[in-house]
Amino acid sequence: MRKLCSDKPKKLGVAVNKGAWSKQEDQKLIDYIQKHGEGCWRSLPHAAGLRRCGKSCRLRWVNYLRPDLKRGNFGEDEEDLIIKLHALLGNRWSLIAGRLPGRTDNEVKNYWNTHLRKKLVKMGIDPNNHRPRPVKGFAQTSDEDNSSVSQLRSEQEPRETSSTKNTSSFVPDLNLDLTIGPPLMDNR
DNA sequence: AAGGGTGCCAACCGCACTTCG
DNA sequence: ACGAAGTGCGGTTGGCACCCT
Repeated sequence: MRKLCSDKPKKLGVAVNKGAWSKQEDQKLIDYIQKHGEGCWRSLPHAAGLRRCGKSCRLRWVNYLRPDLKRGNFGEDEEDLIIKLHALLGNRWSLIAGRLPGRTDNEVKNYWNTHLRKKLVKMGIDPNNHRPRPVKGFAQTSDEDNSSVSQLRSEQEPRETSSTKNTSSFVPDLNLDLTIGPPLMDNR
């Protein structure tokens, strides 16, 4: 298996910070990327003088520091779009986020898990397959559906395009043109 | 006022995919 | 063609803030 981010310290003899980022760390990262652009994440921390692994830097930049991020509450139109996209794409958060300018996959994922999922449940819709829930409990819910979906997915080639076709097969009547084109540009 | 419960979100982990030598 | 290294993605977790009793 691949070396994990957290394995680095032993190898390099340098302690790697974990957990919340400090303002100084943020600033270092911003400064570095503004000067050199997003490049090799692996070497970035060392070059930028950060005691973080590249992965952590990338995540911090993509999810929090990027200047084009919107942040703040999701609008109703965004909620709608997320729900529709999720019905079509499943948990392809990066694809969904690609359709929402200024939003990140992590943000969309969190918002889905904390707000939209519950919202759908309240409306009597199964958030996993976007079908009306059976009145009597959860007879056929997430597990079965998810497994079939992941099975379908695993049969597809690249992640990006995969579930696009398959999950859409059981999406009800969504009046939305979602031809998958190139992402909105910025994207990572 | 304090303690427990719950929700939210940033960050981490590990797998899958891609690229490169 | 193959293996190692780098990157991206989705799932999960940790910890803080807020609410309720």
